[in-house]
Amino acid sequence: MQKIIRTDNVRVRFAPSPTGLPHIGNIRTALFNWLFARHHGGKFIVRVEDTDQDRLVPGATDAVLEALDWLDIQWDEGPRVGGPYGPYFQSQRLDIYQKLADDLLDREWAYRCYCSEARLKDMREAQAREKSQTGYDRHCRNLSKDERRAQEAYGGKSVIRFAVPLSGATVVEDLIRGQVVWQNELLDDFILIKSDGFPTYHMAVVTDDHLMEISHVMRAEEWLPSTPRHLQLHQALGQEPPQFAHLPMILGPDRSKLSKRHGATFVLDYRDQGFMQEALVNFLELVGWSLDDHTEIMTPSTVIENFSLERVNKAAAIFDYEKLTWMNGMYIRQLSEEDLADRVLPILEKGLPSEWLPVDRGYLLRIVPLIRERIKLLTDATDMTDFFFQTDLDFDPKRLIQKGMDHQSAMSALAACQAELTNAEAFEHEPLEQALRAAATELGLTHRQFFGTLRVAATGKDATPPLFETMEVLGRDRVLDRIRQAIQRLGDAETD
RNA sequence: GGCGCGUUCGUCUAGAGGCCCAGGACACCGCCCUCUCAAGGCGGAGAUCAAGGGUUCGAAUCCCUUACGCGCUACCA
Repeated sequence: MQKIIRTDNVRVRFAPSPTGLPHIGNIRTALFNWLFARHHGGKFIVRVEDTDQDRLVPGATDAVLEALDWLDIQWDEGPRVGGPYGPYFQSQRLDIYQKLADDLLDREWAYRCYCSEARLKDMREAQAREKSQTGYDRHCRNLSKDERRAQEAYGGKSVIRFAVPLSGATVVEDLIRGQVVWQNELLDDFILIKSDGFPTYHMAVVTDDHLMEISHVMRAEEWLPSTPRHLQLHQALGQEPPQFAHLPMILGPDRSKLSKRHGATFVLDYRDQGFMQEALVNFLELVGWSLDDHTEIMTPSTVIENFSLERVNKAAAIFDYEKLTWMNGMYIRQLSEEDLADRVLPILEKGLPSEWLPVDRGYLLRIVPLIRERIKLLTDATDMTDFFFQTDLDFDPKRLIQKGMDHQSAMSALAACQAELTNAEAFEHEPLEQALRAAATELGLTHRQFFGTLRVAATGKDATPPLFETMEVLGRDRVLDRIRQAIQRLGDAETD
């Protein structure tokens, strides 16, 4: 029987743990939760799961929020914005977990465990050696009253473990995967409260999902195996569990879980690399979900309107950097000149040598249409436009001599250009092109050769935006100056 | 080892019994356009739908088995 998806009072959450920088997988999970909330007119909540004091990374929470900000994924409750279900940092809710755990202790749904780490380690090694079932052996679950008293009197460290039912089965109706069943005898007595007084993920997540009235838990598939624990805990606490949906994982090119070792995995790195926020979001929406059989470029509102868990895939997906790059190019081409200029300006200011700065926005505005369909990453703009800002070109004069030409013909070509450009009435690309085409024919050079020489002289490069538009933007003085210098250098090269 | 999930072109995917000897996109190749580089247009190659058994008049779609991949198996999340 297919479970009906709740659509009223939708409250979903993104629950990052600040133990590292936010990566692609985390953010895709956040995105899907956000889309689901927006589609159903519900709330999207951010809750920081900072229960692991040893692995806390300073600044990680800020990085997560910054990534969400960058991608324009707004949260309705959580850090910075607050909300009626706070606090939204689990480290500030310790008393809540402790109280619930004590309650479980009283009702014998939980027990104190005094096992040392050494004992647990030995136990695990023995289990591995004997290839028997892994998991806690319930040593402390079976302690007598006296033994327990003795342990308490001794005053050593202890943890609180959940007493999992020894028989029966736990069933989840996953909204994406369907029914999944686990035999309870295979679950072990997991820890609720660690010896430092902090809850484990399981304790905290179950408590807060209930207290914050989370309606759907949407998380990566790696959490599926811990779902029966959560269901059991909800039941022990007398709570109605939320609905679950386990999202397919995002894998690296080697098909293993995406991680640092796959290189660019941190979301903010993509911003630095020149990806547009809109493109990354669009791309991520398409890993694990599709609108139909052909639509790929979609506005956020289109996706929100059409998002549904029924169209979420079950199979894990490999992160395709090439396709993301293509999509980024598509987005760049859709940008207005103003918008592109605004996005490229800070990149140039950062990437160009300081002596060529500052970049004049008006000048940039004239350059931008020439590069718009030639860059895939915003950062490509630096290499593509540097000659517009460069004060002195630097190139091997031999490159002025195009294929099939010799020193003399290159010299004549440059002289002809010099004459034409000096005499041109309007320094605009159309008349320039006409005049120069004629000049090429007169010299008996192909356009490829003639314009090739001029291109190197005017830009120092072999591949540039269209030559005539480029020269128009550079302006007569600068182009003539560069040609003069090219002639000079070509002459010097001969005498060498 | 145990448990769980998954399996359609290299990659992202469409497909919910006949519309599919499988459609779209990225990447790749060719042609066109062309002053270079792109963009764009057109075309091509690329999947015996993991394999094998069923069910059915008919299966990528339903069932079973196997294989492979991945995840979990911490006082990490």
